[in-house]
Amino acid sequence: MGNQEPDTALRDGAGLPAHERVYRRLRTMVLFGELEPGQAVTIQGLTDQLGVGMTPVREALRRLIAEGALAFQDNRRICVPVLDAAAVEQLGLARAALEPELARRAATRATADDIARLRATDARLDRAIARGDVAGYLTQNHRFHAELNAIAEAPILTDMVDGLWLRFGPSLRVVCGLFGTRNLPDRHKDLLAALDARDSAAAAEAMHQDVSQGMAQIRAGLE
Amino acid sequence: MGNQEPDTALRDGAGLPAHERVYRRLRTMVLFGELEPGQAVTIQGLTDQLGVGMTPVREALRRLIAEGALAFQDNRRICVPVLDAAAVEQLGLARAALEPELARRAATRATADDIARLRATDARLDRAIARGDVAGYLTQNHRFHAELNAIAEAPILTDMVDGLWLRFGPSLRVVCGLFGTRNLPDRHKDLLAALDARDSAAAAEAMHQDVSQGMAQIRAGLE
DNA sequence: CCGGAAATAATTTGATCATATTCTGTCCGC
DNA sequence: GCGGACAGAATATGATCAAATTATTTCCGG
Repeated sequence: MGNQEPDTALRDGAGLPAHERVYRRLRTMVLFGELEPGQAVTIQGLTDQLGVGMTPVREALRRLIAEGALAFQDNRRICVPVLDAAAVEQLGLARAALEPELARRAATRATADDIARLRATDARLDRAIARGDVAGYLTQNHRFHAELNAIAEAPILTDMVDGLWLRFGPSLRVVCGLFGTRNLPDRHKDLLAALDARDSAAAAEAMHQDVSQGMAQIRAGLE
Repeated sequence: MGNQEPDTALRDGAGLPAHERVYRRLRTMVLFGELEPGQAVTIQGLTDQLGVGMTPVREALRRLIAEGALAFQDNRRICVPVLDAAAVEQLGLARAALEPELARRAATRATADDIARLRATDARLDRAIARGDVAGYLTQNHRFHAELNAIAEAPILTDMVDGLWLRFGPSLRVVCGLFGTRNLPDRHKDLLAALDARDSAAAAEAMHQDVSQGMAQIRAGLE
């Protein structure tokens, strides 16, 4: 994550294969809800829009489908999945099972610099909420959790959690679009305090609360 | 799962897209350790071996890479991942977090027919162990867990667990190849008893034990 | 004259694209 | 309302280009 490549290389992915660029682009769009649930995604549309051939597009789509970020329609059309209550429940269970473990590990490994970085991200998050900036909230909230997970040094668990975030990203955006940034409680302050104290149990508990509240918000927003 | 298609359609996948057939074929090979950890997988080798073009092969590989069944080498080569101790630990944590929940759900939903089917699979599993049949052990053990997960009716959790099995499949095969089918304890009898009694807590506990023992076996086998 | 390291040539493999084929869903005519 | 033609979209192939690994050759030092 925190490597020294210039921003340009991170932003446009120069030098990376086309299928990787397409994948990252689409992944970001799904993660931050730039595609809404149920929206159709066509291969030819993407080839025209992104100016690449269909092979890289097909590969990126297969990858996103495998991660649950996109879904096959009954026919072979591809669309952004629409979550039902059962799906949200399972995503919440999985998050509640995995993310506290990552927080627990992060608490034993976090350096002072790590915690300072998290606190800075959390401050940006609070500002976005105060500003009513939905896109900023989604970005900074994700960044906070991603930075925390990176500290835990558990790449397999982190990948699994990333996949979960990808699944509820579009729905989270819809809910935030409905209700704005009001009523978006989080347990980041408890979590940061637990990291300061190197208290693994408290960190796990704070994360469990954060996940439960977040998923309850989504479930409530979908009626 | 238990649909009425003829066996031929299930076996050779007639009528399915080529990329789907390639995917299923490779997935089965990884799951049951027919490819060993570290083994290289080349696109052109598969096109020749399977008699299909490179586009379907590429898509199947992307999908398997996204699921963690295969991995990118530092260069753009593709190979079966080699697990280290940290990876096995994370896989064990994830399994211990998710599979007991599936067992819990299965206990509340299993019909008498479901339990009878599981018991039949477990009997085949025991016979394979007694016979020293490694391939049969791997097949029936996976079938037992897959049937149980299907009963739980939680497709998202089941998909996540399937991905985990895919990751340790090759290593499990290596361990079984070293030690044969001796010392392969499982908690399936406890689990079946819990299902008979509709005891969710006992089912979850039995599954937790089963997972812990299985992953300990793998970790021990990898020295 | 022999052995080994560096450089280069050849082969293998991956990435991309343009094109052809197949399938699905729709729309028009009967 | 039904059936066939049409349009759009996904699937699949082979050709082409680029990158990397391997094999070979060459050159220098001993």
